[in-house]
Amino acid sequence: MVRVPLSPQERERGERFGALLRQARGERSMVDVAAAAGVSAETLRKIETGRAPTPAFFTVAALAHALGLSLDVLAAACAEDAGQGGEALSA
Amino acid sequence: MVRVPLSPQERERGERFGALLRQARGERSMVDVAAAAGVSAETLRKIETGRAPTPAFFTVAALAHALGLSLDVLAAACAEDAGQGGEALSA
DNA sequence: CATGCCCGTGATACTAATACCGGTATAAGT
DNA sequence: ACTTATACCGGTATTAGTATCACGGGCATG
Repeated sequence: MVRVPLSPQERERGERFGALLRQARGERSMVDVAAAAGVSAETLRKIETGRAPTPAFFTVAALAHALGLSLDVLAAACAEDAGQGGEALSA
Repeated sequence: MVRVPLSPQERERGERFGALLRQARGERSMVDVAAAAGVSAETLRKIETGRAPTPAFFTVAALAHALGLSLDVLAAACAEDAGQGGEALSA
C-alpha cells in the first residue's frame, strides 16, 4: 500500500470543493475562468465535478485568484464539512 | 504530450515553497509536523526539499494549518517570485 | 433546415504526488 | 563506543491530477 486510494470522505470533500468553485464562478463560463487561471477547461471541469478531488495547490491558487476567492476560506469551508462529525484533535 | 512536464520555473517555485515551509517549521521535527498535518514525513521532506514542486491543495492546507500559516500568504509569496525572471516594479 | 460556434462531457495518454523500504550521516545521550 | 533520534537520499509501487482528442447538446446565423 504505497499510495493510499482516496477515501470516500476525500471524494466528498472534493465534490464540495468543486461545488464551491462552481458557485463562485457564477455566470462566467468555464473556458473563461480556466483561461484566466491558466489551466485547461477540462481540468476545471474535473475539479468542479469532483472528479479531481485533490487538485494541485497552485492550480487551486490560480483558480481562486481568477475567481477572487481566498484560499483560507476555501480550505476552511471544505475542512469544516469534512470533519463535521467531531474533530477534537486540536484540543 | 498530454501531460506537460513541470517547467523549471515551477520547479524553482516548488523549491521556494518548500523553503517557506521549512522556515515556518522552525525547530519542530519533520515527523511531528507531518503527523500533525496527516501526511508522511517523506512527503513533507519532498515538499520541503522541492522534490514535490506541486503538492496537492489539501496536503498544503493541512501543512499550513499544522504550521499556523495562511494559504493566501503562502501562495502570494510563491506567485510573486514565480511571475517572471525579475519583476522589480517597486514604486 | 444545415452549418458553425460555444459549452459541457467522456475517453485516453502521460507525468507527478504520495507512501514505503533500505541505507547513510550527523548529533546527542547513555 | 554504542545506541537513539533526526534528516537526507535512492529506488519502487500505485494512485491521481492534468492535457489532448473526440462527441453530444443548445443556440444563433445563413
